[in-house]
Amino acid sequence: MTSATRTRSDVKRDAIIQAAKQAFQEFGVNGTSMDKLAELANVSKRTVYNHFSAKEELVMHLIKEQWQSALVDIGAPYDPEVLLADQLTDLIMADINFMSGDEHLELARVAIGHFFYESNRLKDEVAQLQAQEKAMHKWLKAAKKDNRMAFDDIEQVVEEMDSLVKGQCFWPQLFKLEDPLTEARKLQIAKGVTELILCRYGVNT
Amino acid sequence: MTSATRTRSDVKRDAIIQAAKQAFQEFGVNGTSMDKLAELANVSKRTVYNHFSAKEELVMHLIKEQWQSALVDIGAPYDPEVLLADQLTDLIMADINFMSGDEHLELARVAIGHFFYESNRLKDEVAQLQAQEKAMHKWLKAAKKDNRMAFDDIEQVVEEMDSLVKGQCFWPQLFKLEDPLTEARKLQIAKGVTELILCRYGVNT
DNA sequence: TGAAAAGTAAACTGCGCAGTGTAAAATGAC
DNA sequence: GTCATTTTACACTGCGCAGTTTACTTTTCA
Repeated sequence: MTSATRTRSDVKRDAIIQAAKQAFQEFGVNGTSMDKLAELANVSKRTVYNHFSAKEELVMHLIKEQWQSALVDIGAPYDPEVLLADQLTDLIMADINFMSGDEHLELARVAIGHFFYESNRLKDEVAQLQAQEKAMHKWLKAAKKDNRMAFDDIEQVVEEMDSLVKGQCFWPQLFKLEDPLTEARKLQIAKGVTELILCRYGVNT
Repeated sequence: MTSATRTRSDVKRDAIIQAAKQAFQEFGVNGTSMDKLAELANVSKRTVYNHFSAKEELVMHLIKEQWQSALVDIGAPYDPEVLLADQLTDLIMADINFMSGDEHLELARVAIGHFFYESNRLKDEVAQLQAQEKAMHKWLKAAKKDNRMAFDDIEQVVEEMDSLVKGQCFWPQLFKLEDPLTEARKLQIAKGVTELILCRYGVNT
């Protein structure tokens, strides 16, 4: 029974949050009036304001809250015993799954849409979304130390991989320019990126 | 004297367009009221409406007009006599200069910001901005025919290059997350992409 | 069961903004 | 100089929306 939100207050609150998540990412914050939102949540407008004193507070709550659920532990650490290509493909797959996951896309849609013309605030939000790169960093360093990869500038390598993944899995999805990625397509992209990166920075054994 | 816009009407019209370009890309379409716009253009609001019957018409005019000036002829065709890497770097440099050019960035900022939550209309706009890929296509085909490159899926190669360039030169600029690119930085990126791509798809001579 | 807490409907305030109407003034062509 | 075109200032309409108020109902829980 832990999952049952007990009080009526909590039920209403969740309904508001759910409706806001859905509406903000579909119509944008500006495109969603508080009246419309209340109706979508099957809740009176006053109740919305009882839970969130202003629209902006609701927006910020959504963004902050979603980070908690969006952040995922990414892939295993470097393992000298396993084929380099397989490890890297796994890491990239984890990255792709995170980037193109519904949670992450919806959050990104709300945050980017809301802060589009406020680059300072956007910068902060984006910084958090890039926390995932840390895992890649660590793995690359370990692989280099193990003499299985060679590169001068680790930042460049990370940025190249990130560009490849985002360009094929994130931006087109963010703007709904392409259909959602199938698992097969994700794997295909992950393998493509792996080959590109290892071909350039991998050390022949 | 061909450059002098003669009639007063034309002068005013240009002032409106200039102000709109500037304001829309900085504050967004929604963030720019017609009163504010008129003031920025040093023109009465009524004059704005004499030239453009509605705000949306002004927006669309801006977007359409800017395409004319934004579209650039890209790089030279494939030349079997010239070092492959140099040719490719030149092509990519042209792409980078286009992508990160002020004209293109400002247009993209207006269009993407305006159509953020209307994926269908956004799709049309983006399609036009990708016309530049054609040159790359042609060049790759020619290089393959000349047996200096080898790949199965040309679309994949184009997409990978496009992702690499956009990820480092377009998206960070669009959102003003990074300082404008210096010429040296552009060249560095172009060389990085060239090496990555030729390492993977280039044929050893 | 009864009082406190939370929710509801609906009308209301105040503001910003898109777009209009109008009468007077500036401009330019002849 | 005169007449047509364009610009200007400014008041005004109408709408949508954020946020509030009020009078009333439902739920919770002690």
